[in-house]
Amino acid sequence: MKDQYHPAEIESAVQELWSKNQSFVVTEDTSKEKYYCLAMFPYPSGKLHMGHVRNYTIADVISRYQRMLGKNVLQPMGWDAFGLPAENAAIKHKTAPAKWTYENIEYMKSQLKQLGFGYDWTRELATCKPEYYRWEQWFFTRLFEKGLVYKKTAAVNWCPNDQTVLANEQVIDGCCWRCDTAVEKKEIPQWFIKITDYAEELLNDLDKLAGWPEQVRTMQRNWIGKSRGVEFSFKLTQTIEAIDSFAVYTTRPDTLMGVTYTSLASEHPIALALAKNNPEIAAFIQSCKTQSVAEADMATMEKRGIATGLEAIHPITGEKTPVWIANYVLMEYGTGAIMAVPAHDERDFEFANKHDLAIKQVFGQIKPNEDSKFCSTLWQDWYASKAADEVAMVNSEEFNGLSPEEGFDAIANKLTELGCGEIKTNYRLRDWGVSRQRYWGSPIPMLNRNGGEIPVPAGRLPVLLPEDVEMDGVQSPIKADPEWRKTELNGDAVEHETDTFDTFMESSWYYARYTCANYSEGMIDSDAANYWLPVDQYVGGIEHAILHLLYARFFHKLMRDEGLLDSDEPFTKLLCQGMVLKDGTKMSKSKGNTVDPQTLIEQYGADTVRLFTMFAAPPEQSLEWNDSAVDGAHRFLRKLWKAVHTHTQAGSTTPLSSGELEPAQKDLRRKTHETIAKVSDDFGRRQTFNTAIAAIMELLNEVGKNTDRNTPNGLAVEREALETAILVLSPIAPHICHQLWHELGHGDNLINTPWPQVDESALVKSTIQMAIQVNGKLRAQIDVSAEATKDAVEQMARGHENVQRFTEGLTIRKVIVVPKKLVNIVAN
RNA sequence: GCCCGGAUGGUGAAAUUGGUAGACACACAAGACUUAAAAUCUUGCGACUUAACGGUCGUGCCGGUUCGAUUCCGGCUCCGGGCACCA
Repeated sequence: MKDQYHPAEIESAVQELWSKNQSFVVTEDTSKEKYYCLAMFPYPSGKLHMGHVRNYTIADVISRYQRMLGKNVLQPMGWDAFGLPAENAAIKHKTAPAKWTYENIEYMKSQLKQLGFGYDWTRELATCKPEYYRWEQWFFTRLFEKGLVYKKTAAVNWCPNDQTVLANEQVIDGCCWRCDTAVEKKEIPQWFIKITDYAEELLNDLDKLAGWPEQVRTMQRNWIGKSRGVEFSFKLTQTIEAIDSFAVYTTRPDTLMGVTYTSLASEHPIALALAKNNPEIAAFIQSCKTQSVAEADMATMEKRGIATGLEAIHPITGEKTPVWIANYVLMEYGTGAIMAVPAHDERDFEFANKHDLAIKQVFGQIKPNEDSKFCSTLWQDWYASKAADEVAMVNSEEFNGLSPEEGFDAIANKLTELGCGEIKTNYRLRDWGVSRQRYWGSPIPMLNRNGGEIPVPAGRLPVLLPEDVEMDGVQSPIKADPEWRKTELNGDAVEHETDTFDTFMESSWYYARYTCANYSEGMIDSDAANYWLPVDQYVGGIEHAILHLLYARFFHKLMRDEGLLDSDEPFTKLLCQGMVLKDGTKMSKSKGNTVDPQTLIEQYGADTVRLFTMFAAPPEQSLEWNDSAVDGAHRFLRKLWKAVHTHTQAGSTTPLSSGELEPAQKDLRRKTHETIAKVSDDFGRRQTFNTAIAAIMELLNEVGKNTDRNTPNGLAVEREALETAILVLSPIAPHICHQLWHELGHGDNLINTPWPQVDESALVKSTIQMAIQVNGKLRAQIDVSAEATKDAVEQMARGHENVQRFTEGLTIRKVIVVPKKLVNIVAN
């Protein structure tokens, strides 16, 4: 054995061995329990960043641990290869997106191999390859045939100067990132998939996902946003283009008596009709268009409105209330019109004050006192409390005195009786718009014949995206080329759709394709999919908590309903790793603050990089990058190497005879088995790899203190400690552990060695240290026998000199004894 | 603006079910070894106070529950993620 640790030699040799033996290639072996561990696949942006290293190390540690538990572990890897950055890079480097992407994949794949991740590379896929996206196209045509796909107009960011659609990311402060022109909203026809048909199931099945973080389930629940409310209509005092009423949706019908005006979205049909003969309204609607379509921008912009001059009749009081058009009313949610209750809604209150509209309080405290006169801040408190014994309806005629809940039902019933409304369940979730006006994506497999939409017949799929193109920086090459779209169907001239799919389409089913990546007969080989799915452990960034994970859950249900697979949910357990931050913000290429792991790998080796990344913080926490601490991780591996070297120099070992151990030998053995228990729990249940590493460090520190290598048992106990350290560290630092395991005479098969078992008898302690508190403050520590009774412990504590000192002159009121932990003496 | 998180020494963090705050490391300081440096080893390392033993304070801020709160509850501040066309 070499006396120095040389990571570079070890790592390349071990990686070569794994590759030669195809150590991580797996098949559907029904004799073993399966375990499918998946990390979110990377976008091939150029090179790996620390977020990737963190993500893939976590998944690799879990995979290797599960394999040592005896499972048939699938860990695949591939490329989320379509997307906007490829187009920008292609323009910048005067190349084609395909070429740039394939080169990045090649380089990043070599980096993943250098890091020693145990992937089954025979299942590698790239979403930009026709053999992948053809099945997505086929699936879309199936959804079309089932009525789950439709076309409608929807708003996009439009640069009037470049005459092109911009992504939200390409809109900077309301202006085009290329030419700084003010961006406008433009309505264009786009394809949608009816995710709202699955809203209820997507919501209910969140309850089944016990292996998901509660925060992610909460975010998805709120995103789906199921609400119970009332949809009802207001009659206009006059008709406009044959429209004599409009509907609104509210979750708070109990405030209906406080309505003093209504607001329409700027795209509402009444608004559009009025604009034809009213230049001021037309100008206002036009001004609403010069803003981004992003919701965050909508919510933070200045709230503006214009009176229409129309009046709507309150359905219960018959009062005439003014109708406004407001820029903050969303056409996509509810009916595109709202009732306004300025006394009990903050936004309405602000709007009413600005435009001098009436404010009518309809809730009050049940026992108002001097200080609780109606004012602009107190109404919020009263109303928010919503408790039946605190607030009640006022100024509401027949409804006076009702609680909010009673008011909801009473007014909903009244509207139903009047025939102008009904209770309705609404979702915040909107249908999934999958059309993108960009080039580098899967073409949408639809044909247009004189305005009629026809899916591309299955036998003609895939609709190929040409890869050898030149980017002009503005227009998609397949849109710019008048010939590309031309084709025929049954002798008729038809045109291909030139929009491409949202890249979330590809990432919504890749996990299923990995189970049968080379299957050419269809989208999914059901036998393989049903063996491997659902994914047992999914690992990825918290930034995907809503969109990607919701779309993937939706696709899974769509594939189930197509008969492709059996399960209801794709991911049993989910681990959301925190961001890798640098200078307090997300590390990303666009911010230019990435740390390249390559130099660290070259300087220290993959094992050090993996170890450090896992040691720096628990996986779910965000991690502020600071590479000065990498040294410490490397130092630990050198210490481990040296400890094994020292051990092997001390001569050959004989099996342990555990009956006759010295106290120090017993202590080291206890530490060994405590470490197995701790690391097993940290890897399996807690998924806190940082504390597992700390425990292994503690074990090695104990070995470092050992000088007892002259007796057979002394050497045997040390060997057991070192072998344990190597085994339990191996998922994190697999190369050095492979080599050290080999040096200890175990051959080259560490990855298939069973996980070590805890010997309960080694854990037994004869004495336990307990803390003694007086009034909750630590005053002494005592060693007590493990068998000591509560009373005996209390007597020892009371008799301790420090307790006597701190209770002098006081009366002991109470003594709390927490077995094996502490005694608290309460005195005053 | 809305939804979801986070905040503990000089730094990364630990404390798993309300029970000894700071495990394990990094950095730093002192010492040993060395011609010297690196490496390695030993010791110290929350603040204030004390000659020392010790004492007091201390987990973003304000308040509450409890014998006991980093942990639970109410109210804030600041930071991060997401907001449907970045992935």
